[in-house]
Amino acid sequence: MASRSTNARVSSRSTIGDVALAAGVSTGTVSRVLNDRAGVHPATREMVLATIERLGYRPDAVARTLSFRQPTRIGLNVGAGSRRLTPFFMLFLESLIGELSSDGYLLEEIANGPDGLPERLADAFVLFGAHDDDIRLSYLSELGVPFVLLGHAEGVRWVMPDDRDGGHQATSHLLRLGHERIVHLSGLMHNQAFLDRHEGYRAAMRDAGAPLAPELLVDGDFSSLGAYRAVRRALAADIGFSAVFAASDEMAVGAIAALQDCGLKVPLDVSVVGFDDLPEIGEALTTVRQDIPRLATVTVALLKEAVAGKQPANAIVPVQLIARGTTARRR
Amino acid sequence: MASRSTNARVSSRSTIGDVALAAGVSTGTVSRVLNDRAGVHPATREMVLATIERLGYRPDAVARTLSFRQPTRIGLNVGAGSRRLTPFFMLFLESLIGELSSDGYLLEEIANGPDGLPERLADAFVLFGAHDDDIRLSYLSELGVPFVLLGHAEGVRWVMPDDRDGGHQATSHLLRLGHERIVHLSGLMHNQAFLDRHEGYRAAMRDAGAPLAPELLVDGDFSSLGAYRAVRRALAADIGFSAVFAASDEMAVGAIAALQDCGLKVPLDVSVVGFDDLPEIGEALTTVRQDIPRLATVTVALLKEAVAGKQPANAIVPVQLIARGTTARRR
DNA sequence: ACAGTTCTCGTAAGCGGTTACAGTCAAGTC
DNA sequence: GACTTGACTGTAACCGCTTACGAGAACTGT
Repeated sequence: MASRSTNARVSSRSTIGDVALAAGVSTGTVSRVLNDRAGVHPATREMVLATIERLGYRPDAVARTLSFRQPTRIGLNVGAGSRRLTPFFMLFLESLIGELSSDGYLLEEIANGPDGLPERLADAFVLFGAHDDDIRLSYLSELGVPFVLLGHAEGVRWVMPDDRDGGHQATSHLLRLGHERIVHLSGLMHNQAFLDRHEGYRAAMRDAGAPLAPELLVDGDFSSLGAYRAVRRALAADIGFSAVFAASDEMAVGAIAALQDCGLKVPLDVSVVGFDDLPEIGEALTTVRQDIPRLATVTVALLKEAVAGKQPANAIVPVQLIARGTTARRR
Repeated sequence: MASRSTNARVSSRSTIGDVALAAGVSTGTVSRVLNDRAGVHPATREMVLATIERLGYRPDAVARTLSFRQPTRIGLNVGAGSRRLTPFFMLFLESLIGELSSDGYLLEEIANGPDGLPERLADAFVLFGAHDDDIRLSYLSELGVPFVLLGHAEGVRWVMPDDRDGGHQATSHLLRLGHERIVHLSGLMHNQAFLDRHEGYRAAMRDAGAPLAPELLVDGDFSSLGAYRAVRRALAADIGFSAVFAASDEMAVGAIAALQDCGLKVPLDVSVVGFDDLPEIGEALTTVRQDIPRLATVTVALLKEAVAGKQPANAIVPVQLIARGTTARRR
């Protein structure tokens, strides 16, 4: 039936007018209950809600956006080099979209122009993968376009997970289990988040009087393959370690594979902890969980402040170690 | 200056009215030149265009969308399991966004509900990662919501790259170079694209009378790490091969690393060809290039047809082997 | 010079919402 | 009982843009 209807009467959704008509009230009233505005009789509100439910009405985000006087089109702009962060990034994006659209905001993806700047302007921006002297930061500031940075930079609004504390928690956990020679698996240190995780590791090691030997700092190239090769190399070089703190879940996966391929049992022989708590990694990995929904919520909150013209403020979202099956007391 | 202006006069872009005023014409006329409608004097058109340029005016996509009678909000819905495709996926997305927004369409990302169905409806959909009996397909068909599938399924509108031919091209290239025992590195065969690439490999091998030995089919788990381990295992098992056709660039990277770690030179000892031609992989890999911009263009074209209620049509976008530095004549 | 065409362009009514404003009506006050 | 008051709700303008409609200007041919 539906498949042969070629004359496009596609998705003619009901409008606010239909609801008003069906409920016997005005569009203004419907709009008021939709937006939880005061000044609607409880009984009327109830009735309108029932009608909305009955008609399966969903407000049109586009029309709503146009009506709102506040700027509500927020642009999403991803830095050039940050495609490596994708698993985490995609998850964050999902949360962000949910958060924004339930507030009537519209998220538009805005690509980078050839000059590194966003190629189109929105009313506000969420920026990813920016470093301190990123042109985008100064550009948007000049223009007075409000934005929030996922990450960290001077003098702008930013939100970031507590990477340093995460590194500290992960390392402390291993230390508490009796490990002393703990490998830190990371990548080239261009990324602030990974620098912070590293810093947390150092602090925890220092506090516990554990060795901060340079051979324990292993370059895993941010990838599972890089981590795998690095760990095998470390094993071959016999640097001696009983635990690994990988700065990402992917690297943890590589590390575990390498250990197993070399005949070592995880966590019997070597403990491994990751970072991010990506759902697709599997349920067994001890890791540091990022509170992605919270990250999104906070981002949106700061965004609203930015749009409202409030003073810049920042937020650090806590992370939490989840102890699972890849860590054990040192034998 | 800009940073202290707390009273939000942010991004008060000029409107069509401003342009009309400045140009001394009506908004209707401005709109007409904007949309290349007939019936405006060449001189006037010129003048309006100049004014637009001078004012830096950009039409508001939201307002435009609202005005258009045609449904133009297209939803983007990603299947549950397809996060593994991300590098390719992200690139495609970029092209798609460009293509759509230059046409005044609005792309909104729509997450999967808990039941696997899109949790919100748009006027039309682009679907990813669907298999033949995907609920989303029947669901949207029932509702009469037009959609285009990136991939392949019966009785719906779809567009896909010519994976089979790509597999054939890659394998033929290696065969022409004198290779006979060619490993095919892929993943578990749940994904149609990878099945097709495999099929192309088989066909080319068969046509050339080359051996289709089962040990040449190696499971690389779709990942660089998986490929690395698989190739090392194959090497250790001494199955004998002089070339590898990896069904993705990432697996090719893993394969190359494994070969090098085992003391083999690429392409001197073993040739490797990948698939996708991802820009971040590096410039040296012989690979099968996906024409991503074209894929996006075609997707949008089919989408328009779908919205217009035309009969379902499909498209297969050609791929092309790019011979670079990782393949050489067999010694 | 004049009626009939053809161009060009301004006017105004939407698109689907929001909201300032004003109006209605029952309850409260004295 | 007349007057306030305050809670509800309807009306209409507006967000920025498109487009059907109609009016005037410019051409055409005779």
